[in-house]
Amino acid sequence: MQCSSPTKPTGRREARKEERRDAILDVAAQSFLEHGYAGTTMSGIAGTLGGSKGTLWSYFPSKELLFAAVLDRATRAFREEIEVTLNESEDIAPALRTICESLIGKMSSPHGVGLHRLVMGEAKRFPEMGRIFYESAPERTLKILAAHFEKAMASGILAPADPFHAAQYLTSLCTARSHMRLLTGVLDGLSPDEVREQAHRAVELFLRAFAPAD
Amino acid sequence: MQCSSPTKPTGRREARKEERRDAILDVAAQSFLEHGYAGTTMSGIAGTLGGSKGTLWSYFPSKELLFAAVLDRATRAFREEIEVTLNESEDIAPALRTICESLIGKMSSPHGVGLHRLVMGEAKRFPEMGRIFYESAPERTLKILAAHFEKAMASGILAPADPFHAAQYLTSLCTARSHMRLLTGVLDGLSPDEVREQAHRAVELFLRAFAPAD
DNA sequence: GAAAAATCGTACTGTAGAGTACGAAAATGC
DNA sequence: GCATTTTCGTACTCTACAGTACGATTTTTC
Repeated sequence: MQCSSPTKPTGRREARKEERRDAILDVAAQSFLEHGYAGTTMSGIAGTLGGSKGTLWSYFPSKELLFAAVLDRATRAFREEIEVTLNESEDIAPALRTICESLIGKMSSPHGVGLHRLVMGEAKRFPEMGRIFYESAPERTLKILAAHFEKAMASGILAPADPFHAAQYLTSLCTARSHMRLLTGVLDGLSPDEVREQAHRAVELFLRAFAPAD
Repeated sequence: MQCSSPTKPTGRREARKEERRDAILDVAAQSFLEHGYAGTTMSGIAGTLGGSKGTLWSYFPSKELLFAAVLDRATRAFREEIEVTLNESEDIAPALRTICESLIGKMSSPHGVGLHRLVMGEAKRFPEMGRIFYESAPERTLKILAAHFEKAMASGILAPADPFHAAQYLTSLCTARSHMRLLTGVLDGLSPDEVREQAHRAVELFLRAFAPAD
């Protein structure tokens, strides 16, 4: 009757298994984001871990399932942060700038670039994965923005329009300057100053394009 | 002395070789764009062609070289069309709409989507290729647009700004509504009406954002 | 029609990598 | 300490596919 945790009947082993699973996912994510699906080998992952192949397979019974797990965790990191409080004051510019900075920062990070390349490159082979990624990362951001835009449009701060489309235009303005070059490898990253400047400019153009008629 | 063509010493064989080379590139492009680099097999290409592997290797001595040739031809198709005459009349909207329609049409076509996925997915494995693609397709379009914008800004039709950046913003507005969903496989293509509508909207927003100050 | 070049068919080599098998060695629980 | 679970190390199977070899057949040239 001295069971310390009511949720987990056995204590130490379960914890170690979680740790181990996480360690595997860390190594796997690193490799998938760096080298793509085909360029990643299970043997390589096992080697980097220092463990044996049998152990790896006992956690993830196939490469595809490991890949799915990596993707799930990688997009979770994206979707768990965009919540920024847009209060309904008259001046939405600063709040939008903050959101855009965060967005540009994420998309231009090695992790963001690798994730985009991976998802797009494998969208044909793993159609489910493309949909899951879209819904859990970009669409979520767009919906949050759209909800705020809807209110801003109702109160006349922005010109009336489809708020979801407006969100698409804003995020697109954010990525306009660097996304293509980052994904093709022509650019290697952005400095914090560049991130700030591009966010500032995106918001400026957006507000001008969606300014309410006088 | 009855050599018909002065440029080609032997006539018939050379022509057939060109044809054959093109046929190989057709099949290979189809497969690379559809299944990606790793998903494409040389044996499969030879099989589809109906020819033998020896013949295939006599044209392209390795998979990588075949891939490079496919990429080169695929981007050529892109770069050989964007030249639209933007005359310097006061109203640039119709000309921009034409360009944007063409751009959106290309990027949303199966060919365009496949090419983007391919280049981005393999940018890490073939860094040269990413650069070549960027320079021969998107950058070329941007430069053409930028040249026109520079004049339009000088004559006061557009607000003064960095013309290259302006071109990036316009193309980004063009792709804002569909590019992400197309690349992730959530969307499967655009109807001509959608292409037209998105081009129209992109130009409208662009001109509002870059309208000269009164 | 004969020589030369290209193509075909097919069998082969070599390698890489996914997934399996299994006994030995730790770690964990009680 | 003893049983159980997990991990390790290593060797193995199987399959896919890039690239080679080569003699037989067709096509082109003159």
